[in-house]
Amino acid sequence: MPASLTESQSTELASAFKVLADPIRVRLLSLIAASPEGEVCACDLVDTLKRSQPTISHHLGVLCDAGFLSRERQGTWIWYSVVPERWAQLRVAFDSATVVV
Amino acid sequence: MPASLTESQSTELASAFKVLADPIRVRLLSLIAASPEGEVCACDLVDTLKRSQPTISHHLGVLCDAGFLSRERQGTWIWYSVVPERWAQLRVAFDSATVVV
DNA sequence: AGTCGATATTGACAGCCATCTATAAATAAA
DNA sequence: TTTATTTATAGATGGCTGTCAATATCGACT
Repeated sequence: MPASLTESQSTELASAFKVLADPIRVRLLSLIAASPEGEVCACDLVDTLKRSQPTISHHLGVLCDAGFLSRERQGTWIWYSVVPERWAQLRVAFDSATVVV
Repeated sequence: MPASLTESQSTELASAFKVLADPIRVRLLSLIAASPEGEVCACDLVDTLKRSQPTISHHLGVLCDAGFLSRERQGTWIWYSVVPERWAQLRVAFDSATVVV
């Protein structure tokens, strides 16, 4: 029986969920996580997700700001990869909020 | 290395996150999950969360519609409790979307 | 410098949502 | 039936956000 979350803890957790509360962003994450090299070039994502380039760039920015993705520039291209530590952190928070014994 | 989510899978998962993307709803869930009896009367939640009664009722309705909570009427009062199966289901989807091996 | 391709930013707009007040519905008791 | 209490619904409003077109920025190459 865990203790209930405080107000600030709830706000923080809800903010993380907010980032994931968009189909495009979920798809972006799963595409990057499932890629063989573990990282994906932004240009490929635009074609796959059928959204304009600014929209994809916006969503990638949201995911980066929230710490779920990291970007690395290689010449003209930018490669995105997931940040496992961030996921582990969210998972812990997720469990502490919801697990019922 | 999991396969990437389909469009409909992403939409479904994002919808679940959307439900959890509000501080009040997260707090409601953790309060109910952390209660000794495993269920909580709606009237108590209004006082704790400092929102109007209709607002709390709205959030409880959203959580019930999404399958995260169930409600049981006992006379005048309504008791809410969490639905563990729904959490297990979300956890599986969560992992399949994000786990990086 | 000039050009080209990739990505980010800006500005605008439409739709969604959390919140409130006011009111209704449901239940119990007198 | 009337009254009181608990919960749900309706309607309105302000703020947030996903999306796009247009433009800017950045890096590579000639």
